[in-house]
Amino acid sequence: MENPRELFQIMTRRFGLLNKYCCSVGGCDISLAQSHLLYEIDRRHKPSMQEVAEALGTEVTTFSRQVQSLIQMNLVKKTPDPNDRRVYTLSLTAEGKMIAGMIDQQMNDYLDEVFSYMTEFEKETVLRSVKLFNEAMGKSSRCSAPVTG
Amino acid sequence: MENPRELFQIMTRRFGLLNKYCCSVGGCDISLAQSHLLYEIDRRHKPSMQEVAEALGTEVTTFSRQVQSLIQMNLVKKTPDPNDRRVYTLSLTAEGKMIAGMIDQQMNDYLDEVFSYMTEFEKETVLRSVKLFNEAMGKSSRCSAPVTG
DNA sequence: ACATATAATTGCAAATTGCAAGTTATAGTT
DNA sequence: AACTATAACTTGCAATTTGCAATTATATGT
Repeated sequence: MENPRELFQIMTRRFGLLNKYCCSVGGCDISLAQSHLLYEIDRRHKPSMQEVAEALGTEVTTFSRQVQSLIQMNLVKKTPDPNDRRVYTLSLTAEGKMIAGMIDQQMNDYLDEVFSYMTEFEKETVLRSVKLFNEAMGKSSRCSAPVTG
Repeated sequence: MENPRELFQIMTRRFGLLNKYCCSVGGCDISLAQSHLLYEIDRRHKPSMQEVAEALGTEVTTFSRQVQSLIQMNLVKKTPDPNDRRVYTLSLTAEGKMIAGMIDQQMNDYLDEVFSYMTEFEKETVLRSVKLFNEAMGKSSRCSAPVTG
């Protein structure tokens, strides 16, 4: 377990499984992809379709259909952009916000439990580390997909 | 960006995109799922199908077919377990090992680049943090899928 | 006005998945 | 030894998801 990639790979997978698990929370059952979609729309301000698709690393064409199904489920709203009518901006409905909030809550509850196995100092160190790492990734040239954060 | 989940979510997504990107490395083109499969078989000792499927959070039935295609590509080998003939143990072929190795190399190269934006001390802190976090996740009851590490 | 570029959608074929049922092998019971 | 239950893995089939090429509608530049 000296290999840096190994460390991140394991963490990432576990976290991914948790995300999957949190999809069936509070009576609602959505797919992992849908959960990511809700998350990403939630944290941006009226993003365009392309913006979100790119952030998620999804083909726009696939994304378009994913959005359609979330609209049908009444979790997402699509509004034509008055400045450029080719563009649609996305936002969550009240119900969508609720679901996204519940998932977020559940995830943080889980993280809290994980942190309970550490000292407060360790927890702070871990959080600062992740933040630092995210910033460094942002500076790197290789990772083309623009994940703002 | 105070939200712990947010920090991990962003990191995880970026890392996931990188993984995806590293699939088309060295002339070989495999899917993300296949890459995960190679990775997981590589780091275990002659695992059974179930063991790997479970670690990856994939249905065995889906997994079975994924393995089949990797066998066809001559990257994976499936051997009947002499002790229990219901079981098949998985391993990588020479070619599979090579591909897995190249992906791993590429990932670590990328991580090196990311770490180049930090001091040596910060890098060590980050790596220790991830390790610590993985251990804590391992202790936690909630994450049912057994990702050994 | 015209050509070009951009944001999003659609059609269609191919790949991926999930469930139920099937196969083969082990384990436990009488 | 015959009988039942369970476990590991596979297969059939229907449904969902995807990727590519083509299409629509709007915007921009000359």
